Amino acid sequence: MHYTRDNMAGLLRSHDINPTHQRIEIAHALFSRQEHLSADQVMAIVNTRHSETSKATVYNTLKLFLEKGLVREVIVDPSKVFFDPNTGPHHHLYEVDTGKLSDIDAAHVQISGLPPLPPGMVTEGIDLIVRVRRKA
Amino acid sequence: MHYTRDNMAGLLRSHDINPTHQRIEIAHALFSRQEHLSADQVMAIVNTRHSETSKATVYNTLKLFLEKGLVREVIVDPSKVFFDPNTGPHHHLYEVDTGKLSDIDAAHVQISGLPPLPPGMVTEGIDLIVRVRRKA
DNA sequence: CACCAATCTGGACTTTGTCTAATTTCCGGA
DNA sequence: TCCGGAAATTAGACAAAGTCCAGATTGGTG
Ligand SMILES: [Mn+2]
Ligand SMILES: [Mn+2]
Ligand SMILES: [Zn+2]
Ligand SMILES: [Zn+2]
Repeated sequence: MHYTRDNMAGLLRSHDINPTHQRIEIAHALFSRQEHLSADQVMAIVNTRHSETSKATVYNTLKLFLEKGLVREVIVDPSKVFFDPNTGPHHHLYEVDTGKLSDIDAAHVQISGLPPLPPGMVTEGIDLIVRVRRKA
Repeated sequence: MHYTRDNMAGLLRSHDINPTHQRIEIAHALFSRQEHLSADQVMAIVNTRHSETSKATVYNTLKLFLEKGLVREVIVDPSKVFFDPNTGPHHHLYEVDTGKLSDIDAAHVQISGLPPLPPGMVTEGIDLIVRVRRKA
């Protein structure tokens, strides 16, 4: 699957998001790379050629994408949030030295024996993060 | 098990940490409560009666405790790190609305089917976070 | 007491993220 | 085409978490 700028408009519309120029650029940054990006990285990518998207818009847009379920948030690094264009069920492998973050398909992973939830609560998600480090 | 200030000195020594007044207070804040505390919360607790520990010392000390394996870091909230006096194997339940964080004993939880690690890497830890929300 | 190393401190600084009031863009109706 | 208003974008001020550093304090040893 190729993610072109032209595709983006449809993708945004299908998630009930009005496709503006900035939103298309931000979606394109995420989906064409299929990588985990921080707001800062999105900002840098979108403004490489010439500055055209403000910091406020980058943050607003990423939050909008999140609310609309177009992207997912990954919290592994205490200093910044990563945004993940992959919303399918998957887990993460985090290389603590380098900060590199990669996906682990949830299909083959099984988690069992979790205690029952407190009453009146529903699971919003289960995050599994494997933290790895280069062998000493 | 009761965690008194007097106990703390021994606990610190057993982790190769020179027990100073500030370090004892900070350890006591964490261990007497057995709760997940942010740096800010530790700061507030330690300085309730009268200000006696600086922000720099709180951060330095928590980092030292972390390095020495006396506490563990829990990253669930993008805005702040929590410090966990429980270093035994366990997972976390996070109530996203309230920010309440509680432990899930790892004894009965089983995680299987994880892919092999990239060569030359070792697992530093596996964090499992169950994010829950009050039912709509 | 004098010395030295370890520790602690205030406060400046950085980074990530939020907020707001003003401007720009977009679109539908006259 | 022109107009009015809603939606979106913007610059920049602001806030909060965390880092850093140079100087002061502490506590033990000779
Ligand atoms: Mn462009
Ligand atoms: Mn005290
Ligand atoms: Zn991912
Ligand atoms: Zn815990």
